[in-house]
Amino acid sequence: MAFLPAWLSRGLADLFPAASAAEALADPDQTLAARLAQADASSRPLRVKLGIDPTGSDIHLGHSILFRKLRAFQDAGHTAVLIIGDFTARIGDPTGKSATRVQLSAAEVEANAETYLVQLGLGQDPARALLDFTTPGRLEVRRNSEWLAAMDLPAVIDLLGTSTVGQMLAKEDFANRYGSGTPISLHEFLYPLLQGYDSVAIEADLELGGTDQKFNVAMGRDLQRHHGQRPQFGLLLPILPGLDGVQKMSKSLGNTVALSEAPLSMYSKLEKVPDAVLEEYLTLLTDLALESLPTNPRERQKAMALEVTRQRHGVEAAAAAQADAARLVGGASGSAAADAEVPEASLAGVNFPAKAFYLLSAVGLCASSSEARRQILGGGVKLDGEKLVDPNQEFADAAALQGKVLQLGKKTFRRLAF
RNA sequence: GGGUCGGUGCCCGAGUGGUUAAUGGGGGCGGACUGUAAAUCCGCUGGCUCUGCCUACGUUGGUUCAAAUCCAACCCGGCCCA
Repeated sequence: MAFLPAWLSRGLADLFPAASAAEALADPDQTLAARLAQADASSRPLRVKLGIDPTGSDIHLGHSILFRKLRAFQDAGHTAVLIIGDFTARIGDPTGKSATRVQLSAAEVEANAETYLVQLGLGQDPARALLDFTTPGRLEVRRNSEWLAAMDLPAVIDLLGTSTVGQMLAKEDFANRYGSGTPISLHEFLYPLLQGYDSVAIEADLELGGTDQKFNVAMGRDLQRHHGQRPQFGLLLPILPGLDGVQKMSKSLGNTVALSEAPLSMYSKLEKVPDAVLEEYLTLLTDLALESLPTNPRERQKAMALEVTRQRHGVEAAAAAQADAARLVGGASGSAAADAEVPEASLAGVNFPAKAFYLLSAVGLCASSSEARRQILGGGVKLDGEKLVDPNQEFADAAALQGKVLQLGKKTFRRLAF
């Protein structure tokens, strides 16, 4: 891998076929470095595949590391082929799943796909876009229903014939589920095959994925060979740990930072990632030169948070977020909070006279009024910096509350507005 | 299709007729502490403008003064057999 440029090798978890230097001399075609040189020489950019299943509505930082790498390929002159798995999303990728995924409707999938593209930068300020949507020849967006929806049964049978039950069960997720007696639906076996077939359909030279995609990416190689194509390279990136520092970043685990998240929220989540994962965040989410950063872990956290926020929101908003975060978490007195950029909560839906616990839930700070009651009793609620002690405290009308800052815990603030 | 075991609160998992939102753990939230955190300690962890009232133990119905606990059917799943 010493041949590879830094933009490519930064954060790499796996590359295959990973030929050794000796093999590289024997068959240069087997190394990505050689392939890159070839592409340059012949002015034929590589087709770099990245598939996404539009199963949710938010793209978070965990996904973004793949898009960042894809962008790096674009910037180096290659063609990003972004595959929207509108067809496969309806099966659900079994990877990493302990249970069969719910199947989505075509309409839901399409709606998700649209929001994904917008979050990736379609029609947005190019300076903050994750992908290059504007330079000609750098991006191809394809939906895999283009070729998958048209498959007839003989084609499906041919596809199924390229793999075996044994191979499928060798896949870790399937093996675990089978071993533990968790059900596996037959259609889930189709998923890796269909994803692999995508590589055939677009004639991919290289596929990007998380390390959990190794099986599926390798399947693409098999199928390409089966169809007489030159097999793609597989380039895998680590799975970004979530804010808990342990499990992977995933919306269902609630440990994510969304790309679309407001600057303050983004910054304050990131500035306290566990020390154990800080270096990974720096490597995977930024292009900062690690050795030139301060060594103090707290300072490194802040630098990382600031940079990631800057990428999405620009220099000024990031700096403001940093300042606000310092005020809110540090002092957290009423007046300090008043200076900072605090999200507003509307009192319009509140019926007065309002008791304190009801107010918390009506304004959306707590999920339920019962929870609000508990939070107040637990001493976690402040109004303009003063602790509320009585959940039954009554507020006669909106005028008594307007403009005040309601605080839950250390990090959740709402300015009450009408 | 047959046999058998099982489906409990966010998750795992006790509980097998009787005061009680239902032991315990995890996770989550809040408090103290700290470099924000982590670790540790403490509190909370169904809903409702709530000194009380509602829902809750796969679904529906039944037995009983009384059921998560007994019975029936159905739905879903594991294992074994076909």
